[in-house]
Amino acid sequence: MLKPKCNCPELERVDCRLENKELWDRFHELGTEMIITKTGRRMFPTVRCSFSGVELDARYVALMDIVPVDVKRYRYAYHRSSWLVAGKADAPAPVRLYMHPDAPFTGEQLRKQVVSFEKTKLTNNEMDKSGHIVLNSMHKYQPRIHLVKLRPDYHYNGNTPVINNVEYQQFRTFVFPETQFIAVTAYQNQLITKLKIDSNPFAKGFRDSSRLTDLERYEM
Amino acid sequence: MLKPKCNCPELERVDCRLENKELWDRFHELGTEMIITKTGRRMFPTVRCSFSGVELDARYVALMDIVPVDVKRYRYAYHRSSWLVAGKADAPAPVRLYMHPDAPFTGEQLRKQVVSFEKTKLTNNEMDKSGHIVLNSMHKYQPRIHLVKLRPDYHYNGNTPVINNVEYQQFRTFVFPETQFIAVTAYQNQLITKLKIDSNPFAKGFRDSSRLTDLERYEM
DNA sequence: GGGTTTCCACCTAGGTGATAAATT
DNA sequence: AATTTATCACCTAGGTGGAAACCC
Repeated sequence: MLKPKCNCPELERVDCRLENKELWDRFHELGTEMIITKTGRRMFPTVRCSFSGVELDARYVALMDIVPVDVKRYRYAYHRSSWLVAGKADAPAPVRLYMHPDAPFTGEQLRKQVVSFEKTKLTNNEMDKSGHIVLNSMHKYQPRIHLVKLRPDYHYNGNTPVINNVEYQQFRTFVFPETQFIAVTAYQNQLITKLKIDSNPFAKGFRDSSRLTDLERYEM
Repeated sequence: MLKPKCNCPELERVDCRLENKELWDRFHELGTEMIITKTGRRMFPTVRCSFSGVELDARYVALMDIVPVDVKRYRYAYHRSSWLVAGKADAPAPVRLYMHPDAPFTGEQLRKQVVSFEKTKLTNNEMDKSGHIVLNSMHKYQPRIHLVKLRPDYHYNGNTPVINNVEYQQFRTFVFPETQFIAVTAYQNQLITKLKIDSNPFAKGFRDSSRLTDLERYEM
């Protein structure tokens, strides 16, 4: 279900903005890829969003899930530098709802601060027990953000509201098409690799300026 | 006020255990010192405690504060390797209540997990705006742990219950005398320095085995 | 001189893509 | 042949005490 939904009139007034849209756009133009590993890999770029129109004293939970865009499997044609459809999708793993670790938020907090899903991790391990989001490699996905407005009597487990299915709550879903990506176990498009290296601080060690050739090393 | 207090019969049944008492005892025997800096320094050892006798479905907040043990100022006599009273205490900074960042906890969580105050930081900067605990150097202090039972209608600011004064709440205070220490800007007792180096993983670089003498370096 | 601050080398902890080996 | 896994060097981020400089 890619279409944004909302089952609560008060949430119709809420707006969600993708804070780092420019960066996502640059990846999207090339065809974003996200690495998935057995132990879980962070997404880069991170989904960072801000909310307006929320009620000051209400309490909210922000969640992310990632759903298949189509029922296709893809492969990368190196000689053509493009993605091709390789067949029908594998059986999808059950979609996991990832609750933002700082949730719940008051409306006041949501108005001030950016909600960053930097800790979200992606895995290809269907047996994963760490709560990471399980995806199939070589399949195309769409992240979604859900904002749930908590009822005052909401049942808590410590800080963590028990949200099993957003359908049962007052919620609204936001979808940013520029955050679509293909899950991979190794990067396919070299331009994506380069953009990741140039924009992710943790990959700084692979940037051109910091990688000396043997000759450069010798000349020092 | 060093004496443990409790204003709530249900909390009388609660017990609090200092999980790393053995380590604290080793420091206490030598006279624990804690570094304070302008930007804030973690405590080592950390106060790690577990609670039993809490109600499964109730919600609790754990807090720490650090209060003066006496109205004295101390100095360290190197030639005697001991602490001496150096006069009357300086004017104390207002005691700051440090709420555990993971609070609130359900009783269920408290029964299972250890509450670790590892992120608590100490500072000598009276103007500190980071929420660190402000202490006077060369003064003796006693950390205290407060367990507050939240009323169901408790007013929240996001995850963070607004606790201005434990006196207004249902609370119980726990005091472990072995966690007393003298605040310092530089270690005085060399035995304390050695025990810190040997027991704090972050100080591993100063352990004997990893510190080579010039001779050892030469012989490699 | 006693106490404090600053800067540093050396750690812990964990996020990167490259690479080669393993798998299918 | 295509894809996945394990390991690695190289980062970010930040917690240590040492040592010298700096106060007062």
